[in-house]
Amino acid sequence: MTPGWTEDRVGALKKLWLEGQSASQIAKQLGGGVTRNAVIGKVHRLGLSGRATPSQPARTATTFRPAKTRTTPPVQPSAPRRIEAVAPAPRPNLPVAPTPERAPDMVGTATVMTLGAHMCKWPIGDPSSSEFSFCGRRASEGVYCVEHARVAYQPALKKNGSTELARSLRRYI
DNA sequence: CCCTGATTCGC
DNA sequence: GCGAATCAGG
Repeated sequence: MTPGWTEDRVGALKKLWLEGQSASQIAKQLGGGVTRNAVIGKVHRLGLSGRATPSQPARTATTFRPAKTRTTPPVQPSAPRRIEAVAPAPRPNLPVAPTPERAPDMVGTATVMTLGAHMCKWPIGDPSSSEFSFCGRRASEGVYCVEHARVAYQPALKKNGSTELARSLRRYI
């Protein structure tokens, strides 16, 4: 059954829409097999489209941000995600997530913009994150600094190298 | 991938 | 007029 757009349904639609509800939410509330596309289509036909550009940040009201008092800085580097190979490393698919680690130097300072030719290109952090950077220390072995070169250019593992690898890698995770 | 609204177009 | 499919963006 498709009630179509009866007056009260349209009324509810207007109300909810102007209330700041998203199309999908409205569709859900109206029920009756109405999809968000239907809602949006109707909204446009009704001429009440705009209202700002809600999108994601809209969990409820869109126009005004309650300006939540943030007491929690974006710290917590988050769980180290695995890093896809960014630089040519003889040993690919290393489940290594190079994290800042306690380093003497300023590791992870170089960004894609500032990364120079002779700077270590060992990726630091999540490549999809804005926090992403590179080691940046002086590159000696290939494109990596001494330290990271050791990890990148891992000598072929022996039979039971598995444990050994995990061992040597642990400190980089 | 999740979500958002906007547009198109056959019905 | 309707809305699924598609597009464009976060």
